[in-house]
Amino acid sequence: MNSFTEPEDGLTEIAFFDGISRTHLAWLTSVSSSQHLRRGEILFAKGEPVSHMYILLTGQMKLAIPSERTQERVIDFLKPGDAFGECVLLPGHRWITSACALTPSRLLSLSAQDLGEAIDRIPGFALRLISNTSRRCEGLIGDVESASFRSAAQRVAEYVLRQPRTGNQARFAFHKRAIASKLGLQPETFSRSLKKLVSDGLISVQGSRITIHDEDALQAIVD
Amino acid sequence: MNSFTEPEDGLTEIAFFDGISRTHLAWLTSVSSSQHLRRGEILFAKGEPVSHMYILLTGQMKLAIPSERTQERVIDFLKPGDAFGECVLLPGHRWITSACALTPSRLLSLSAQDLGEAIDRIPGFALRLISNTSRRCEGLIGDVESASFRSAAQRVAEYVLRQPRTGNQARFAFHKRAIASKLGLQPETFSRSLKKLVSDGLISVQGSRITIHDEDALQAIVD
DNA sequence: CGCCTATTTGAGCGTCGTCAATCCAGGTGG
DNA sequence: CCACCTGGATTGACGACGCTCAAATAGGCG
Repeated sequence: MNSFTEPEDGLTEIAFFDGISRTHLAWLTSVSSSQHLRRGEILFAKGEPVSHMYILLTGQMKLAIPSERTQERVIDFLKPGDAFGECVLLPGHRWITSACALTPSRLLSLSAQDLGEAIDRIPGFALRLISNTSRRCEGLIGDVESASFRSAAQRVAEYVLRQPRTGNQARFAFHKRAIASKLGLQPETFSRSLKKLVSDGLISVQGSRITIHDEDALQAIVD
Repeated sequence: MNSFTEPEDGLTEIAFFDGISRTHLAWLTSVSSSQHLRRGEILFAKGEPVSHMYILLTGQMKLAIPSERTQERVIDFLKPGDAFGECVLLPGHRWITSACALTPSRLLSLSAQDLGEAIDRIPGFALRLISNTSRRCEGLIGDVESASFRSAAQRVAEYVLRQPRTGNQARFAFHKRAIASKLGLQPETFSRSLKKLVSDGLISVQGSRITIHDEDALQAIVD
């Protein structure tokens, strides 16, 4: 189900493929397949066997650990260029997270065998993949660090500071419930922490819009 | 400072190098360097520039995030065959953890350039490295999952169950303080949780020795 | 415009962290 | 080989931060 109209369709704009020749991209799209997900659609669920790895081309997704008893725990938000599922290399492995599209998404999927070939044939592919996975690892370590050393309000302040800004305006790109989960907080705690930052005059919030009034004080809170 | 007496000295016993030809191992040892660490010695500290990646050959090490205010947070214990520091590939990167030898240790170090060459020349090297990093990622996700969903006693029970056993005997391979930190607990909380498992008759503990009396009940506690 | 879900707000509680003192073990030296 | 000694482990008391449950409000999508 290779649905690309042109072999390297769209791939050149993705950071992950930057610097890889059109020839190699053409080969890659010829062996891999592309899939579309609707908003809310599940790509895989925790516990299922891992058959492919994926590279997100367009859209937003989340990796999360579901729970019957309580809220799911969001592990990461994915953006175009993010690769995930390298664990396809570990034989007989099963997913330890679920993956779900937050917006309509398009992604490229590679079987373990295709992945092996890609690593052999495409110069720089292995390097990019290792860099990608290394970065995810460091992100997780950062999450563990925050969870270990910072209070709820500190984590929220940290998150706000990390958001892309235009002037002193930023926004929450995801539901607050999901952001709270990523920060290891309950929605109520997230809401109250945000409120504290507002009442201290550091930011103001209207829906998903944030105005940052005192970046230095916000930074000072974090550490 | 290449201190190997034979080119591939000792490497063949390490899982990471299993299946890699002696020729390639010889090449690897010719470009890489080997270092020894004494017990307690620091390999690198958080914040320092990353110049090499490492593969632990013998000994035990820990990766941890230090903190002035409170106890350090142990991120992972390392055993022979574990590779770490792939982030050497990310330009201008600095360590986000510290690395410290828990026992006398020997390790192999590779510069970013050597790493790139190793990936190009040695079939399977990239695959092993990706697998290694992927596994570390999954371990971190497991830690986040435990921290999110399980109580202190559940985390301790889970840890006990994971330890290698001979009969119904297991042991703590590290200081309880360090294990507590890995589980995201204070030493006091770890001690009290352990005590609860003992007083419930599931295990008994003498120093670092554990006797498991009821594995099923222990497993039932975890989830 | 109306329903359905997300978010906010409130009240109360429990788990775990903090501080401090005591206990114990393992390593060291006499 | 034994006693000392130092750092790790345990125990106790207490408090706070964040979670849970419940209800009200706001917001977004059809």
